[in-house]
Amino acid sequence: MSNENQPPADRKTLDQRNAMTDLERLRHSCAHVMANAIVKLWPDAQFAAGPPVAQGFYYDVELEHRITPEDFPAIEAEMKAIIKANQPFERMVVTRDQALADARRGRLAALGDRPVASKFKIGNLEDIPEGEAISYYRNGDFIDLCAGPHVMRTGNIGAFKLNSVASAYYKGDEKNPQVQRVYGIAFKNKTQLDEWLEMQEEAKKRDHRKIGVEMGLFVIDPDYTGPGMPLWLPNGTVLVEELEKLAKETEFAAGYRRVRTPHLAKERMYRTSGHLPYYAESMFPPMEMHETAQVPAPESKDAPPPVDRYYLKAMNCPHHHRIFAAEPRSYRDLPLRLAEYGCCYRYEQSGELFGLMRVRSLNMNDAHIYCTEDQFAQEFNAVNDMYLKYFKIFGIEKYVMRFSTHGKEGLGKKYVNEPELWVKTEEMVRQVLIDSKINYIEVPNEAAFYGPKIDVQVWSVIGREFTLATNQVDFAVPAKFGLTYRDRDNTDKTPLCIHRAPLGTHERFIGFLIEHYAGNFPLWLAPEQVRVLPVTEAQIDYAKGIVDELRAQQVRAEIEFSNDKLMGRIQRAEAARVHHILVVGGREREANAVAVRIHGKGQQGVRPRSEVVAEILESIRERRF
RNA sequence: GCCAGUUUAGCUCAGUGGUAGAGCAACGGUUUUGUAAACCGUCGGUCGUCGGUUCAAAUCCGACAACUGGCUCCA
Repeated sequence: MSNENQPPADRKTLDQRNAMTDLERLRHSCAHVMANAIVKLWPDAQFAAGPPVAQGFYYDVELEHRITPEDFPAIEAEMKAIIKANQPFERMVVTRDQALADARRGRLAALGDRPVASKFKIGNLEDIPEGEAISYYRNGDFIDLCAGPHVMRTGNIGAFKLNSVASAYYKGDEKNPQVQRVYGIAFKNKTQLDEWLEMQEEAKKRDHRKIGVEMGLFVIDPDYTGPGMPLWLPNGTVLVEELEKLAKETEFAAGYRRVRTPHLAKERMYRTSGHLPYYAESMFPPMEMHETAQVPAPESKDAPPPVDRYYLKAMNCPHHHRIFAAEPRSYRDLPLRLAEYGCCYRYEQSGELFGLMRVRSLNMNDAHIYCTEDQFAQEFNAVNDMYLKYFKIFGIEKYVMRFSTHGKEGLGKKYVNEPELWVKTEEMVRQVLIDSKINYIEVPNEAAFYGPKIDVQVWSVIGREFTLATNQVDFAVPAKFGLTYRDRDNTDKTPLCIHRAPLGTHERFIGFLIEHYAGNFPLWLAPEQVRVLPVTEAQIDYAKGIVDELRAQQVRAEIEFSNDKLMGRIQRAEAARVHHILVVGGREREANAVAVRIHGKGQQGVRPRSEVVAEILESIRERRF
């Protein structure tokens, strides 16, 4: 989820605040106006934090009354009155003691003194470091603890709209009380607001869940298959298989070997890897096999019966480690690159599930590269190049590589206790990122437990941020599995392991691609690449000939001749997002030609059949955008 | 998992206590079609599930489930 949507757990510095854009100031001011309106309607409202965010602003409020969208018109009416009054935003610097006294009188984020203290504001005050100025902002009778900055007057807020209400934890901590988070959007003028609303409507049309239904890509069948476990329909399976084909070709060229591993493994696997018991709650509960269990010497009559526990795999790495361990390895074997489109199962919390983007069964574009320290930089670099190659193919321009490093305080708890290895591998990764001039940000204390990682963040059209792919260094788990190779000096050494999944999972990647392309896939990905429409019955044979020719070259081509008029069939083909629509009537048949229409681009004119076929094949082969 | 909202035909949706509706899709027929929807007809629903209130429940109440918006989490 977007960092910008997080409550300010890490307080913004004053410098960061001063760097707020004009629009952020306006939205922050609008949040004050909204709080002002809410407290006017419900005087017992307690406010927590009200920052601007990427998609507007929010204010967290604790209130007996449950705010619903039905309340929005009343709140908006109050807000409009405040904006119309054009009150100045007045900054006042106060001492900590005075601020505390005012908060205890319920005066903060309020219109006057109240019988109950402004409790969240007392909490916020505690977060302000000694020596930093404490300021209020006042408009009319409304005074709020706030570092600002704001617009000059409430009248500067040109146009706004409340969008939704959700719940959130105070300061984002699950242990804190829940508050109601009221979201709104604001702009300088109504035109911009209208444009934004229109864009939201556009974004809704691109939603992968909607397009998934329209195009027959996948279904989720909670009652039979289970929530979060998509069934890929034939059209969606085309996408899956085209991606796998791309991955297999790319990985073959990069020297990977393919492996296949079962979906289940014994408990011992995940005890050894360290995933159990730490990640047990993210895994499906185990299957217990009594029949196969080895019978230990009975300690007592009451001893529980022996049992083998099998888990559905939540990750492929331990399996690949066992493949590494299956044969003695020499330094000459390294780097060893094992790749698999592995199917994993994770028991995500029910509230986390989201279309294809967050699921419980997932197919990962996984691979593990076992290498020496000397080989690391080159291997890591090659992986990054692979990412960039893919982004180019898919036209992914907006992305950020999130480089997560360890935090010292987590050593031995959240992270394996290898302080020197952490520093060393992090430096290696950092150097690769700098050398390859990749757009990256460094985030401390977010690493995996076994090493630093890079997550590729992308944004869906609706503005949601997703981790699309991941690339991790692992200097811990190979040792847990006792993986070694025989080095030049005839000693056994533990390899480093790079986990990488440039295409992420099919589920999330395809979910993303659907929204990225709005369902209008490039020819090589399109579930139906060509549809041939004979104008009358007299051209059916000619049309069939074209379809046969294309299908012989693995092109997904269909013929359609039904009772519908040509207009109707074109409409249907366009609605189905068929990439090439070839209309063939008497004239085309006569000239051995086709009338080309490309989805979304309209008519392309009548062209020789052989030319069009050659062009189609070339576009597919080159995976043109 | 938490807070809130939603759930009516395959899809999109109407239906505020009194006999379940429309468009599209599907199916049958008529039409032989020239670049984003020809015409007629037919089929299709235990109104998410279970329970309650009522003479009577899609409609009111409760529980559960799923989905959605957020939060928390995300190897």
